[in-house]
Amino acid sequence: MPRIVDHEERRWEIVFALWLVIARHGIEGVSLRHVAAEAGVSMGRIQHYFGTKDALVLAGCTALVDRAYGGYQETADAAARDRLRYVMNQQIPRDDAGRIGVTVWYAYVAKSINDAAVRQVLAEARRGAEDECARLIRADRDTSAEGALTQARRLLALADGLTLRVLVRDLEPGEAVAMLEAEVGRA
Amino acid sequence: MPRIVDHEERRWEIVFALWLVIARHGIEGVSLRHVAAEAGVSMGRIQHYFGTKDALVLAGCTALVDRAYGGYQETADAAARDRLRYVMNQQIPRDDAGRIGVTVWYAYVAKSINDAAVRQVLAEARRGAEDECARLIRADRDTSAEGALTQARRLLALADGLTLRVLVRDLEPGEAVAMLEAEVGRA
DNA sequence: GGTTTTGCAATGCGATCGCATCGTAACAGG
DNA sequence: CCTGTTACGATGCGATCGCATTGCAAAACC
Repeated sequence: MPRIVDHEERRWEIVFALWLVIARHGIEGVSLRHVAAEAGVSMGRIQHYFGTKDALVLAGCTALVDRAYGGYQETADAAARDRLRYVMNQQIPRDDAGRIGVTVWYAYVAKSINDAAVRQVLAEARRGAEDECARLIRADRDTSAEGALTQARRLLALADGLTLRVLVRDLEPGEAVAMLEAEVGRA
Repeated sequence: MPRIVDHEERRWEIVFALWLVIARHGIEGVSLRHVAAEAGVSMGRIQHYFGTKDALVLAGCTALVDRAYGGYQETADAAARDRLRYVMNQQIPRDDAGRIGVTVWYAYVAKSINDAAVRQVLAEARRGAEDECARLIRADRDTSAEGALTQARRLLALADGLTLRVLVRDLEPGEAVAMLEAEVGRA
């Protein structure tokens, strides 16, 4: 068998280029040619690793979710309250890298409304986040299970809304973080 | 001068068809031919009234904002607290019509990240909503000006996040409304 | 050192796109 | 009736799209 290459590395290069294209031109601006040009590879390579455009876009979505989950897992040895703060603040864009990431994330959120596959990936991630946040809340303070879940949902929904406002520069990152800190601190 | 037609009516028919296409296929699914087919008119007519595709899509955005503002104005003679509740709950999709409207709205929100013209329209609308809500809060209870604005921002951001969750069916409309009512009632 | 299998680059095709252009049917004003 | 203007339907063009196909270079295995 011939030519051993690092498949994961190749796939990652292409997915990263996909994210850049989405961040700059939105999901409507994604074409195999644009992504190939951004990654500095040929269209054929993308076809080889992902098959169709839809499969590529979906892979970009799952990669985004996986990266976020990986970042959260690195906080495993922190206190529950701090982990909760991390989840809330992590998506507020502070620098250009964070802005790119959350821009792509929002693009997928919008796509999920009309795309069943993307919707399923995001729905699973969201339910996971809600359950984990509810767990953190119960670890931090005494609450009923359903009360904690409602709290988690409220905090995450608020974080989403504030993230959007920072994204379109209607709100400063500092203000968003301050509001989230205040809400997390509340009972 | 020839053939007097109701320009506003013609434009409205086309914009409504545009909304249906956006709701069903997302903004990426919008093409002049699709919109023309949905409206039951020719492509030439759309070109005649809107010129380019970008102008059409932007007109759909301003029409959406105008419609929302018109709906709010109809509550002019209600109490401040009730008007505040209206603003918060109005966007939560309860029936199919509401779902279409908010689906289109979210599509524009996502587009605003990469489209300066759409961003400006939505930013203006959002600032107007924030100021108006802050005004309603001060009319309802005793608060400082900046405190009311922060409250308004928090409530609207939460409403956005909850709306999204209802839209992707992660949350029941009733739960979203209940959470918003609770927050509006809070100091 | 052939053989075979993998990893891709290149190319071609049919569909679809936005938009410019052209032609004309309808109708108000003279 | 005639003329001029408006409102549009029809058509065509060049660009771009996703994807299938083809061909070949590189390298593990005999």
